[in-house]
Amino acid sequence: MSKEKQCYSEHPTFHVAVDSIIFGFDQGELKLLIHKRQFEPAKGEWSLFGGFVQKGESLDAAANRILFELTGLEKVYMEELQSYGEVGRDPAGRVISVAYYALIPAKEFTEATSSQYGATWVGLKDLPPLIMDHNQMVEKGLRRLKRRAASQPIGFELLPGEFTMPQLQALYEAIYQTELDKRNFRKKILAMDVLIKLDMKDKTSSRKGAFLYRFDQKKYRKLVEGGYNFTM
Amino acid sequence: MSKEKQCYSEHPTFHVAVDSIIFGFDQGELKLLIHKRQFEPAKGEWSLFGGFVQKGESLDAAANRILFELTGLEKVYMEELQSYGEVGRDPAGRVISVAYYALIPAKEFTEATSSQYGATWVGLKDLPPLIMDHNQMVEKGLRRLKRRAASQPIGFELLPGEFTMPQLQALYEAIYQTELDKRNFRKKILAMDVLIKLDMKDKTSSRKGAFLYRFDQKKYRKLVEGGYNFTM
DNA sequence: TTATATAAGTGTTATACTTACACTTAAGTT
DNA sequence: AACTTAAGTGTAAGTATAACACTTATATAA
Repeated sequence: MSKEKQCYSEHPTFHVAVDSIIFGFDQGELKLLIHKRQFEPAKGEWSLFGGFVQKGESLDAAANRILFELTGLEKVYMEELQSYGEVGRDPAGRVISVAYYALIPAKEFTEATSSQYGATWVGLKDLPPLIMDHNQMVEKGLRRLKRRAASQPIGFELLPGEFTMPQLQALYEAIYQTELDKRNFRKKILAMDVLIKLDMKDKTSSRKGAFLYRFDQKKYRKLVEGGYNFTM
Repeated sequence: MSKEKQCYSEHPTFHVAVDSIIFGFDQGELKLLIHKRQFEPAKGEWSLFGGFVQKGESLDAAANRILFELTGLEKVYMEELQSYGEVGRDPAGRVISVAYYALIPAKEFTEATSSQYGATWVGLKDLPPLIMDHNQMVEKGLRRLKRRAASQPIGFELLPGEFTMPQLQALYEAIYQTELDKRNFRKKILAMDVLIKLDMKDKTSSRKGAFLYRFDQKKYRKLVEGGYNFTM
């Protein structure tokens, strides 16, 4: 670090934090994972999962570490969303925060683990006021999710490995906040040719049962790379 | 700042910089504004325009200030692109950099001012190696530009206030790196209903001259807000 | 003044995609 | 055996996209 001093020491330094907007999908609803803040200021208020970047740790690494520490979740789909650098955004001092957004199948984070970690899934409609600019971050994350869903079959990240057509459709309906025609939906999804139909049925939501699908990792990857548009 | 100390002082702090990817469009080519770095390390090597965030200055403010100081440009279309936080990205010390991307009509930054500020426009094809991860940033900026151009009529930011159809088409061809059919292009652009046709011609590039257009700010804004898709 | 060269400007048709729409099927429950 | 519930299926009309070639205006050169 001696070089650093030599070259840049006349410039100020800042606390840098990461905050994660964690989306999940369960019971036909798009949800957000939040918790009650565990340190001052604003201890006990609703907050995204966040923490400070440490020495020798990249931003991505910090985001992953913090997610793991606070929720036990690993290998989650995560990407940077945007930085928040307004001077007065944290009343307790100057903190520059890098927001990440993450998608997980809600079932991976059950009631049990939730209570252990003091975290809760909240429906996006019932979102309470969050600390500082966190509501703003969620808005931005949601916009990104919508856009991503339109340009990649990203919704898959939010579902368990096996899912039914009605579930997938409900997910897209939750993301776009609109109703879709099931015939057209199936047609379009199947035309993408990234689904593998299994010969098992999920009977939890109907007597008839709905066929389960898995999705074809290879074809999915090709599709995404080849640039691709999925408007509903 | 006493509160800051009280609450967060156990956490490390970092130098935070901003770097701007400045796109311009001139002579039918998409260009990038770069300069030779004016401080150590890597002084004299090609670099994006960047600098350190100061105390009491937001990230956006820093990006604008630095752009102004280094180029004299103000009121430029600018938005955050992404943060770069790898530990070893700057050989001289830990610096977290927030990349911005900016669009300006290349003519606003003439040869004269260029030399004054030691800046040059470089065609994207002829981009030299830039310091650190700056080439990576440019790649990312270019991808964003392409995406933006598809979801907003963003190209206008890169043209002077008045422009011809052939110019506009050349811009889109440069962004997408493809050729477009001029009849279909006109049809689509005009169907957007955001252009005002002037009864003046630009004769710099043909004997016949091409009609100039301006674009209708109000209608443009509505279009963008209403969510919108412009694939070519 | 007439011919020539150059880029600007203009419409139509075929095809692909998108949207709208209603009945049948499977299987558990009464 | 009849009933209930959600899953599953196809077609036709409308809209958007893509392909394609000739005419027009005007400066310059003969």
